[in-house]
Amino acid sequence: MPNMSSIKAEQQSAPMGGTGSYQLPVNMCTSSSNSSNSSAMTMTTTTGSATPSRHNVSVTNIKCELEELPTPNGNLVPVIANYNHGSLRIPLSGQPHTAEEESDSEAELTNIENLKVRRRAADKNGPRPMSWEGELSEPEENGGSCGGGGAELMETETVIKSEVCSTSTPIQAASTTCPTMQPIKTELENIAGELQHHPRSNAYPVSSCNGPAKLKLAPTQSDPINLKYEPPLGDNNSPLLTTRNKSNSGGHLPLPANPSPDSAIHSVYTHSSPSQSPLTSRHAPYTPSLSRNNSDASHSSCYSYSSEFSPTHSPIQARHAPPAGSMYPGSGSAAGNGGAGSSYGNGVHHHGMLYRPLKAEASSTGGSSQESAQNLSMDSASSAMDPLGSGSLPASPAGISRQQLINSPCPICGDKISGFHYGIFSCESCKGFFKRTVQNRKNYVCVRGGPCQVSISTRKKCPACRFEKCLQKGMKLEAIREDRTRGGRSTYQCSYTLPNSMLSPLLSPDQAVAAAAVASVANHQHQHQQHHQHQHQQQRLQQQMNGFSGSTSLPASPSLGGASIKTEESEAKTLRASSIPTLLQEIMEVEHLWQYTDAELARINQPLSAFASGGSSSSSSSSSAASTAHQNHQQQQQQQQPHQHQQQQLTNPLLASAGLSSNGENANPDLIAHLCNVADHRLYKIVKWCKSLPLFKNISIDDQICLLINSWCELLLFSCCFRSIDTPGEIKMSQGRKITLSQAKTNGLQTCIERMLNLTDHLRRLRVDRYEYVAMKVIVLLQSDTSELHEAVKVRECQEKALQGLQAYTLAHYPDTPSKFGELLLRIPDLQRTCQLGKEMLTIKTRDGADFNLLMELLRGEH
DNA sequence: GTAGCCTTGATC
DNA sequence: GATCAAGGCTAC
Repeated sequence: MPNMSSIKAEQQSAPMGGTGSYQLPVNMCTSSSNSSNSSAMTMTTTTGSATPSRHNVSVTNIKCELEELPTPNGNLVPVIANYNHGSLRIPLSGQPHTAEEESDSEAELTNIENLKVRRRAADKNGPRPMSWEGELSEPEENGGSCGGGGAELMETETVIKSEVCSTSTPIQAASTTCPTMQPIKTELENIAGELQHHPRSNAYPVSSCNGPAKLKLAPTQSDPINLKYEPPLGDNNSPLLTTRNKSNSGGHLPLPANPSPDSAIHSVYTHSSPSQSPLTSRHAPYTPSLSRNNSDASHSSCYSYSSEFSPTHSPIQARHAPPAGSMYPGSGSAAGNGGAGSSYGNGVHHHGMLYRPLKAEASSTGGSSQESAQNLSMDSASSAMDPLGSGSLPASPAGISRQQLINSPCPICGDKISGFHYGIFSCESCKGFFKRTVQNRKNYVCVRGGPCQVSISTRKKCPACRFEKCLQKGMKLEAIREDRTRGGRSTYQCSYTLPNSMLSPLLSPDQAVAAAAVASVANHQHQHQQHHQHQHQQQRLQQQMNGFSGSTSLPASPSLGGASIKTEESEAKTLRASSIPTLLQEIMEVEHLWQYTDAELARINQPLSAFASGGSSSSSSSSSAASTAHQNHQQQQQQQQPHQHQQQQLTNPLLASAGLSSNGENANPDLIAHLCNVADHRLYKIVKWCKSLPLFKNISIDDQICLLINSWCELLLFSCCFRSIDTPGEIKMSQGRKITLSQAKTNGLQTCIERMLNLTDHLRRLRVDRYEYVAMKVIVLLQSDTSELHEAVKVRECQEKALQGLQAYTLAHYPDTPSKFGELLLRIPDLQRTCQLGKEMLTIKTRDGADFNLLMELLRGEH
């Protein structure tokens, strides 16, 4: 590694954390020298708890000055009057940062780098929609034509790291100069790139073969994702598996088609396929490499600049994606999410449902008022091409002809519509504006800080608000072509919303109102139907994979199913008009991204079923030799591993908190790796969730990374605790599995489970509802030691908004418990302490078999 | 930077 | 060949 020495030197000279500050790079450096070096890991873990001063974790960046304000019912309510200039810091158990630990960092880095390189080399033919560096275009991956290959990958990584280090701010430098920080840093840059909805995966033109040059043009923070990559079909294409197989098991985990572990983002988009989330699927059922930024909102509120840290986060469309169905046989139906999500490639549903003319809808519903459908989905390539026009699409929504639509004003500026551009009918100028903004990575900021009027006469005045409106009205970032290919029909999966501003002039007020309702009902029904279809498909698939029938049906998890997601979405919309702060509504609307859909659960848990059912049933859908070898390896390892160790792993609260766990009796050691992988997926889900958060999107990429690293565990555990509110004395995992305190005692997890139960008790006592829950998650996410942040003020402001939103909500909805807001905040320190325990436990328990994945990196980074 | 017009090319 | 939604060009 050419830059290793310099990195090391920088690391040694970098600030080392200071007191009481969670210093990411330092933490990373404290990790053990080698993933297989259990003693080192133990040491760091043990020492970690020895000196609490080291790991003071910022509970909140804000200073909460309480004042009393009158509530509507006359009560005086303590409220946070001032969030600024203070930091409530709760000392947590931490560990010292010793020189000995640092001495191992280079070795660990080398190990990690080797792992990464091996993984990439192994993944050359695997799915890499997004790489760690995210810079590799398809030609680069192909290697042959562009002279790529492992060496180039390594070189690429080096270049990127070099840039990262050289461009870091002092604070950032601390995080980038630590060698062991690099992998996670790089990954998280990708994550953050995802978070930023970066519009481009490659420096364009991607079709060229100037790999290295392009890589240099596209730093890690800008182009983390390779959108053009289209993974091969059907194979076990998980680089992680590849790595694990090589380094650990020597066989294949019976995981489903798996995302690249060196691509958190990929995981997000495969296991959390857009098709499986209402909002995302709104745009794309599943189009590999296209739908990264489908739910993006603008970062246009950022300062205006042409940035590699694109605010637009255009997924710059990679064209000609293969049918999703071929990728994930079961993913296409996307149970009940967003309508457009399913069946891409299998034609299960189409316009007839989501895109039907309102007259048809009316006839089906029998209500004349229900003659419109606001949400128009185009979920096939052809349909995306032909909105409202002749051909495959329905003639029109609500019986509105294409000509009518074109004659209506542009929903963005009111100018004359020239056609269907980037997902909506818009004028030529807005089309061009959107294209320029995305392609040129403009990052506009509204000087007024608010939504400016966008009209023909004013549209030039505030590009930030204009762009925001473009997105708001439904323009799709993914419609911007990554490779700038001209001509042809677009293949991005477009499901767009016909704005009210367009519907209204064309429909009577009643119709316009009914349109939304009908669309909602139609979507709901449709998604419900899809949900069942998908469940059936998944069940069948799982039976096939497991080689037996029965008892493989998916868990009826109301909190995880697609139908419930839709319900949640509808619920959020219904409540929008109520007193729920807008911010909370927006947060709630992306909450579904946090949750697993049935499809995701089926994919992720399928290996669990396989594990639990023993080697004979652990084969994947294919009866390949690899699977057989893997089974043998499983059985072999089963005999080698202590049962107790397995049990402890299986019930690890951190894994449990990921909402995914297993307490199967026949688990084998590979299950641990699988669970870690599963936890990875959960982390990827968090990334997906984060990126759609209204507040988080406006934070710089480095700060996003920092915040994520700082809060991932808290988010997981908090989610788990909230999930367990209705089961006193038990911590609820996925699929209805639970851990009681007594069970935890047998596993040595008593302390952590006890704390979780305690926290859950508080949540129950406080009757924390879902809005409070999601708000608290955001608050937890947005808290970090200010010294780590580049734009601490901005982060603090974002947190303030979340706090204010939560406060306003609790005041409005629970006026009789005015202290609720404060009490909710007081749970955060508990949460953080619990997390510290969970991390330590997981680190200890996985040190022997710890494989290289995001979870392990995160853990290493903190221990 | 904007926006109108042109070219391109996949799809029907 | 028609359509049309992409990107490109260029005058402003």
